[in-house]
Amino acid sequence: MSTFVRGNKDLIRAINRNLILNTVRRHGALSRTQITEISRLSVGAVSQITNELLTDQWLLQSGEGDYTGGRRQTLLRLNPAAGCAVGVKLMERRIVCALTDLESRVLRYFDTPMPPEQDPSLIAAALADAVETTVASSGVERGKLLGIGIGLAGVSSPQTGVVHYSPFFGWRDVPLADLVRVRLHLPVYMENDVNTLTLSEMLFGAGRHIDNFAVVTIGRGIGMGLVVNQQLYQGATGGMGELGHITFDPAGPLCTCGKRGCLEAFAADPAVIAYVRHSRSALDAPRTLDDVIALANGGDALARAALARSGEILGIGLATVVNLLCPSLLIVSGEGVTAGDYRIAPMLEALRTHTFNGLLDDVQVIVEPTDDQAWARGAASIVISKVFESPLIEAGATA
Amino acid sequence: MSTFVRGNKDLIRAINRNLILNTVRRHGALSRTQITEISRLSVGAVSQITNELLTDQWLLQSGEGDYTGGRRQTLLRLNPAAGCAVGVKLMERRIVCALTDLESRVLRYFDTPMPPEQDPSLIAAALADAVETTVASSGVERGKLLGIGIGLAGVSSPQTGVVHYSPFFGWRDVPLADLVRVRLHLPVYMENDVNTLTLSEMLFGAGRHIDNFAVVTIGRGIGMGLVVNQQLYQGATGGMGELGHITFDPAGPLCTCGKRGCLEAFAADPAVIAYVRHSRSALDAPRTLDDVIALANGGDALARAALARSGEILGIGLATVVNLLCPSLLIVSGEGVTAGDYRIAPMLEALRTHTFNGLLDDVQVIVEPTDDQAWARGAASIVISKVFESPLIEAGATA
DNA sequence: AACTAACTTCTTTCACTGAATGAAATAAGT
DNA sequence: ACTTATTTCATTCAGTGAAAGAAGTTAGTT
Repeated sequence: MSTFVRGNKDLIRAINRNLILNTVRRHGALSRTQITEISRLSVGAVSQITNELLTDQWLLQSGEGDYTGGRRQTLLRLNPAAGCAVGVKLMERRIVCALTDLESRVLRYFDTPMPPEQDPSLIAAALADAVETTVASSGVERGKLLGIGIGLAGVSSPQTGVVHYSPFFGWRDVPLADLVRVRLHLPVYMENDVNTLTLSEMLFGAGRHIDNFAVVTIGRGIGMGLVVNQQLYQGATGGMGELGHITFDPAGPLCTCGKRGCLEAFAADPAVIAYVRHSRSALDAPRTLDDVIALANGGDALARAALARSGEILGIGLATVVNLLCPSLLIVSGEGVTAGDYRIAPMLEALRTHTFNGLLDDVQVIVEPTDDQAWARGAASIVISKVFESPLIEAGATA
Repeated sequence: MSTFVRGNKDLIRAINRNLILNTVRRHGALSRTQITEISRLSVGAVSQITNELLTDQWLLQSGEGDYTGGRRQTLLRLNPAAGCAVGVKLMERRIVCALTDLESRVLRYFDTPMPPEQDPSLIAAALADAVETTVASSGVERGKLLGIGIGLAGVSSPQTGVVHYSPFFGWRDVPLADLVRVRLHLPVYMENDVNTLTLSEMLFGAGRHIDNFAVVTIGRGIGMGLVVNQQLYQGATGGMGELGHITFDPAGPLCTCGKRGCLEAFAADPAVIAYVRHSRSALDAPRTLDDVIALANGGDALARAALARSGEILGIGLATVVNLLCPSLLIVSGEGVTAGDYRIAPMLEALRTHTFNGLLDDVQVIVEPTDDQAWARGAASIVISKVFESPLIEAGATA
């Protein structure tokens, strides 16, 4: 139930401050005159607000413009150091933190193991410690920290900050955001891990300035993130994007989730590895996807077939996404896309074959691998995105 | 590329006018004091704006409130006759028009056949004529007409008003909205037909006040409409919701779209009918879905099996929607849901079976049939929704 | 029964605030 | 002298909230 916004002077100011901030963020260094033209605000308003933003250190002077016949323009740009955020990727046995500035540049990266622990408050404490260590060792003022973003696998609600289900820790309805917040006294945002990556693409990656796009991750599982009207789609309760668990064949093998014939059970990395292992002696059986790729590169027909079949089925899954949602951009990412042409070429081929009637013509497809740092950076960008979010959108933080 | 909004006094006024209008629309008859409480606006602002809306005839006085110890409240309510809209469902051989008031009540319904014509400008002319006839015969002032909404099958772009592909007329990139607009001199909005129904559900049906939901229509084809954050999702180019053309079995039969194994080729009404016809003499072979249902009711095992199989596959399609998008509500509609328990029960069963891990717990499922009037009413509600839309959202009309 | 005073609540009025606006003034260069 | 960038400033107007005004009921009095 979205609440309506009430209009008053404060709102106007907030809108225009935000407008100028975003204008500068988008276009880089701009003069006040250029801001006036782009934002369509009056010169007076731009003058007053930019000077306010300069005193608040949100903007910086950055040299002068070219000579165009009169007084030179004073160029203004965003101060990336005006604030920072820590993004956390929480995994089964590791906590990965990334401290970024406003432009999402990683200033400090911190990767620490975690004891095999399941108790929510102990994990929250470990997480808060990792964040404090990251900040302390970075040299950045603690006061500049705008908030924390946490990304973790499973189903969680960003609105309430509750983890409804975590496959790693076996949690049910754990208020993780609250547990961390009371330790750090900062706004804490939480997201599905795929969504953090999606946000990162939306803000700083290929999805910049694109209204509607989808991110599909391939690895141990298959996930999906969705951007709709420049906003991250979060489903009703945060549970969404279970692309890996759509039914591919109702008569197929049992999946880890208990259902039969999930896409994941056919086409995710473990399925590919298992497929090759079955017909091999225990000695030279592949243990990781990289092993399979090595075999395929070495000419192994079975490994090539396994990768090709996985690719084809993934392509059908991607086609389902395109048919249902028709995004302008489809980003395929995750550890699994390193598998090279043996997997990716059949995937793109199947995507084309199974997409409805010319729908793909307007869809750009990008394949790119990721690493842990990208995920953590994405988690940090949740916080950054809130900072630049229009005041018209209700803030959904646990602040 | 969404443009940012600039804040000024006009915007404030527009926001608050809209806020009050929507407050009254939601809550029914309200006094100024009550509006003040709900909208959190100051008494002064409410007084001024409501009086402005009264002079503009957008609001009406509607009696007095109960005695609460002092002066009685003057109740205000929305004037449903402040404006009206015509919704058009454009079909292969018929034009169906519905003239509705602001509360989406149908004031006039007009159904007229169309010659087997394909030329865009002739069809646009016929459409404009049908609209004029509808308005003239309704007795409503022409000046009250706020706009036209057109719903038609195929792929069209609401932003530009261009029909990219129409299965009925074989069109490619026809600027239908423009063709109609120059004849009527009114804003013309266009949508996929399923989206018009979705909008109708969002504004006046089961989807009222629900942020995220999906509408799936079953009939000759299988379509889907999506509401995200209280907004209709329109994909990148308007082409979306092709649930009927996701691949169910890559080795399946050829679909009308040219692909193999589409959901539609397995589970839409024509597939059910064909399935039963094959094993019957030409004489008592069913020609419509109703024939099949009659056979099933009469005890025919084959008809029952055909319906059950169709239902099961539909259920898998619905599960795909839930797995990917996790809406709070799923509305199943269209002519095909009249098929009763032989089809619907297996469908719901399959939906449950193929949905990921408790994701369905929070999803409400509603099955309800529709008729042509509902579609046309939905098309009209596009216009109505624009009228009440927040001024913060860029209007995407061909106005 | 008629009238009045007291009281309560709803609605309007009005002085005030502050943000955008745009013209004019000022600054800063060639 | 000229051009362009930026600031200043009087003006406008929407929201704010206190106070005034309007409109009703109740209780007490005549």
